[in-house]
Amino acid sequence: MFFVTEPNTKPWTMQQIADAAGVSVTTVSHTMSGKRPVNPQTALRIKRLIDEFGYVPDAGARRLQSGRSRMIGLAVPDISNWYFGRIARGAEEMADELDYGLIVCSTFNSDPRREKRYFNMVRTRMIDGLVYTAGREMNEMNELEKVALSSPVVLADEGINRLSSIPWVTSENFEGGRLAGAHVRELGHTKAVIIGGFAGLNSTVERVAGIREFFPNALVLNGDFEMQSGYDLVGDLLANDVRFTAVFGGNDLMAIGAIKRLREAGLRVPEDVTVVGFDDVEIASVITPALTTVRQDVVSIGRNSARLLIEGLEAGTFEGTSSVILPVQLVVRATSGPLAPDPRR
Amino acid sequence: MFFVTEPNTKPWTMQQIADAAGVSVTTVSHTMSGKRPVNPQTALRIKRLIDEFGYVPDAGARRLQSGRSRMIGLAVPDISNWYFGRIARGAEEMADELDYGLIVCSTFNSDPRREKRYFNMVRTRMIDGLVYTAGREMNEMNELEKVALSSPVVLADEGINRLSSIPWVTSENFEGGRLAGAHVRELGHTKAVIIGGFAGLNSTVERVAGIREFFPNALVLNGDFEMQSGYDLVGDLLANDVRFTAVFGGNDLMAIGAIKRLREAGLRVPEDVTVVGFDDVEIASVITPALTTVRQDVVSIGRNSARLLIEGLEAGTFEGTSSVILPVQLVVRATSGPLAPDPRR
DNA sequence: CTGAAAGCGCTTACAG
DNA sequence: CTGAAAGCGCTTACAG
Repeated sequence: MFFVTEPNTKPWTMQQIADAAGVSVTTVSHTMSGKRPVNPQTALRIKRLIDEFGYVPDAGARRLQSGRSRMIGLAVPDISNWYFGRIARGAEEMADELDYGLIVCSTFNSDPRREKRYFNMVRTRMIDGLVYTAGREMNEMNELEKVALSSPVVLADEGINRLSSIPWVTSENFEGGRLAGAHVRELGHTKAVIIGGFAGLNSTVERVAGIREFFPNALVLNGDFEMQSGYDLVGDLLANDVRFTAVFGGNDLMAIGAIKRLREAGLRVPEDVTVVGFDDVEIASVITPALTTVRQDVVSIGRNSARLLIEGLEAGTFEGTSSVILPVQLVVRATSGPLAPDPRR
Repeated sequence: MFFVTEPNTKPWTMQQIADAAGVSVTTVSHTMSGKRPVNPQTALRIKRLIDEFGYVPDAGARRLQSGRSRMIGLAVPDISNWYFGRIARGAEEMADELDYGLIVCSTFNSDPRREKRYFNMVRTRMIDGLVYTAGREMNEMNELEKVALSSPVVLADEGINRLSSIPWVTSENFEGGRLAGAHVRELGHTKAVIIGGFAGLNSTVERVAGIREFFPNALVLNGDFEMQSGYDLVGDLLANDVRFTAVFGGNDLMAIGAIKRLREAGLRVPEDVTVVGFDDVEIASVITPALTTVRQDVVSIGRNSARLLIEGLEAGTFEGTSSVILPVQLVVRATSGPLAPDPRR
């Protein structure tokens, strides 16, 4: 039987191991850490007992002494979201490689109560530092600033201008916008609309700016990165008789939602309307027609964020740590093309 | 400036608050916990200082005394996977509602080193209990059994027969298979193939058994729940001239991969081949044709797992805790239909 | 090569 | 209404 019948099994303590081995806790401690020579015979005996008992030192007590938990945190708006899942994956990989544990926490789109809880994990020294990923916007960051004063914090995905001394990791969003814009412009389009992500995010602002290098007057509507918002925003455009032959999605999901809505309106993609996404999610190459998009390496954002954080942690400072901007890549597939003649137009 | 310039800021201690307030730590402690009356004047003064200093009690020290961290863990094979992301989301919601913190950890498909790390988080009392989600199979579970002996563990998504005393939460997988099987059988199909998930998982076994109630001789191939494996397995079937008019996917992704491969072979869905998935992911209703599938409430699996765990934790035992089996639902869309006449057949 | 003891930052009987 | 002190389970100077 399991926990059912032995609910209050106390874990073994180092003292108990010491008693069983007939030595002091000092010697047990040093046997485990290897920080001081121990008689091989004694060491062997102790190790055997540790194995036999299944003894594991208490993490809290250990931390109380060393001041380090070798755990870092990752705060994301919603862990069930594909995008943040990829970031988490990358951060975990890197943390693992550097022998740190990673604790992932959802802020449920920046719910202040939740955020506070995670910030407190740093404050209470449960974790040594935090990778923070913004949800809707990066303005009301007073709490984060406070935490960053005394503890290492790295921003993943979104930089904050005001907090320029906090290292951050992001993709070349502006360049991504430019690539998409140039591509669509070359195809001969002149009337484009942008259905972007949250307006408060730097990434959104930058992507829009990049696109507008080629479509200076492009209408910008903001959604929430979900498929439904792409669908709805295109619906609004159509309902208002806005003329356009190209749509830039804030991400792939919004682009896919847009395609769905366009089709329902009897418009063909790409013959009548060109659609371009951002991210290059797995499904982008599977849908028909396959989605033209700007690929960013989201896992790498996670990896680099964790790396910067842990490096700063070990160095004791972010002095000399520089932020990371990751390259993006245009992936031309089938949702973009030159305008085809349409009898109805 | 931030962490850059003040790397070694020590956090405030309760003693410092006590000194500043001219009281003992005892009084500060009781002011915070409310476990003993404190002079209102004094209490106010202390609270002000706590606010002013931004004091937060050390989590490790606290735990050392109380024996409780009010943190639970969730071990999943891969957090970047949609499915486990949903489970994590649900578990986090519930933990939050019950005032617990949730720590999510990827085992990277049951990498023993990683698993050990997370099991140790329970052993070292960093977390009070663990929700465990299996990756490929549920057989080599010796480590998990050991942990479950002394600490509360709940299995999400997969039960283990041998470990029947560990509570688990899962969907009605057998019933889901039956629903899908009955539906396709009613459409008049007689030759079906099953491209299932990992063979070592109970969920896979049960779904297959359900389908086979209606297609007793259906061929079963096993994949890994990824789109590519659905694509590849259908490729194998076609290359071997296996005759079938219906495909059951181990999940939606495999079904979508299957559809892609069928199309490339010139087969129409559903006119030539009916395809049914499992899960009902968001994209299922967006692809063309929209996917017929069995919907399961994955977030609910996460919610219930966390609930069972925390209830057991507070009760000090799983005595009387019963496992949870969540209902599923057939969602008929456009990838399933009666066989259409085909000149080539 | 080894141990007694101080101390990390809290909580909580015990005493007043 | 309040405080001195023991103790949670470790690590690490200090002493031998």
